Amino acid sequence: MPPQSFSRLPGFRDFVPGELALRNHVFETWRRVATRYGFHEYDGPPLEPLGLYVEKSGAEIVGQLYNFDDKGGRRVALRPEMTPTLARILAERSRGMPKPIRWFSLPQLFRYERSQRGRLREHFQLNVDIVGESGVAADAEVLAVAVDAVRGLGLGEDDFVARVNDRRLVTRVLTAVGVAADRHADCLAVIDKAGRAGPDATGASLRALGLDAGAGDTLGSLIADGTWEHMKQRFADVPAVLEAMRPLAEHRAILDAMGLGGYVQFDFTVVRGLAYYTGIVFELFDRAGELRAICGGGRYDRLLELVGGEPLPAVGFGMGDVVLTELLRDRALVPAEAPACDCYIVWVGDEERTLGMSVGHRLRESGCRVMYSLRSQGLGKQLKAANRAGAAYAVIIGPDEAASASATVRDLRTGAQDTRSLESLIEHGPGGDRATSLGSGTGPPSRGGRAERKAT
RNA sequence: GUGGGCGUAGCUCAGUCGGUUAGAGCGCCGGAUUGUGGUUCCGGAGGUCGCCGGUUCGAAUCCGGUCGCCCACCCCA
Repeated sequence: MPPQSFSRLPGFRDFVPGELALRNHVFETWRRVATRYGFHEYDGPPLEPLGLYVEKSGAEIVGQLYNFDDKGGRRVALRPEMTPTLARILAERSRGMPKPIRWFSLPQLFRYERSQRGRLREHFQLNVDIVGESGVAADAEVLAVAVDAVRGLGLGEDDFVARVNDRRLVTRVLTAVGVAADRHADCLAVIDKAGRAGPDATGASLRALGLDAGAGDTLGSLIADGTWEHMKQRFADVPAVLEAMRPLAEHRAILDAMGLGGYVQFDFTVVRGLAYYTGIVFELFDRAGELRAICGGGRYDRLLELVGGEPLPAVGFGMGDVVLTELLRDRALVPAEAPACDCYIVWVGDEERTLGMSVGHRLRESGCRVMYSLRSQGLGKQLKAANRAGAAYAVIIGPDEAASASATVRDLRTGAQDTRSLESLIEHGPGGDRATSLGSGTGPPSRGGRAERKAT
């Protein structure tokens, strides 16, 4: 039998060091931002009882579940989203917790769907939720985290926007234009896909729902021009609608005060697909409109109760790594890979090898990242390897140095070199200041920092 | 799940009215260079042309199937 070859499962990713570095960069930014807002990180199992999703999530999610029966006959599924896990955890333990609960997580999620750009069968998400606070300040706070999580990666107002709406407002508008309550869900679906379907198809869909011409025209014009001002004018004499606009006005005022108003835009067509949202909803998109949603979220005040917990209002979002990473690549915001080595030990002949490894190890014990050649090589080869490893210094040990318990330290950037005692080298580090091993490259990424990676 | 496009070296791709040893650039390895790197020059390795089958004297090239990737629908991170 010839050896069998195994390829990666479709929709799954390998993270070789360069790609893992980018993933870690995103994760670190997410954690830094969420922590800055006072959120605590949690996690749960990647495998959950199938019922947790079947009962609560819609048929959409259930059709995409990775599920199977385990050896104990339990029906289980890989988690397709984090919110049910959060709800399950809190249903059990929220009663004793001070409210509001501010939690975030970076779960890997799984959905069996056909993969395409921005959509895989596995992805990581930043999930941020505030549970136990119904005020609109919590909605604004959560959206601010989402915006800052993206801003922290170097993207700005020109790159992305949060489109915001309120489920309650849409309901009031539908009622105001005369749509029967039992038609609301269908209407939401039409509004949701209006941007993709275009005005003609949308008009046809609305007529197919049996809306009269007046209602259809009003909705059509709101979809075509769903600005805040337009809404105010159109419903100036409908108190029910004006009242329903108040939470969003306050929401916007808070974000303006935070200096994030430029990232927020009212959009009547953002209603979001699934059922559990009850109030303000939002999605983050790239401004160019080339990619799928970066992030989606909103208020879900009923969910915890539905899962058997105490009735607690909640608001949160999920932000996926796949689309966001594509956007970073497009905008050249992927930071150059940091070198893994501070100091490369070079020995002239095999006789100096044990001394070199001894010095190298003592430098490592003081925190310096040290590499050296694992086989016999000429000096030129070793320096070449040092250069490629990104080392700032080469420590050269030959017969002369060995005889005098010293080493030649070469600054690989400037080419300057001097000879000093091994004792001094180990005590002060190759840079002479003991600082070479710490604090390198933690600044924010700069544009154009990607392609130049192989400047060597 | 439905429809369309595309699969040639590690990467980006060229090569098809069917023709004998399948190419380039980059990357990788080695040498020039046995006490001094980045440049340059020279050399080398690496391919069952996604896979299976069919047509043919002959298939990377044509046909069928299959798998994978991409795009659209659907929906969403």
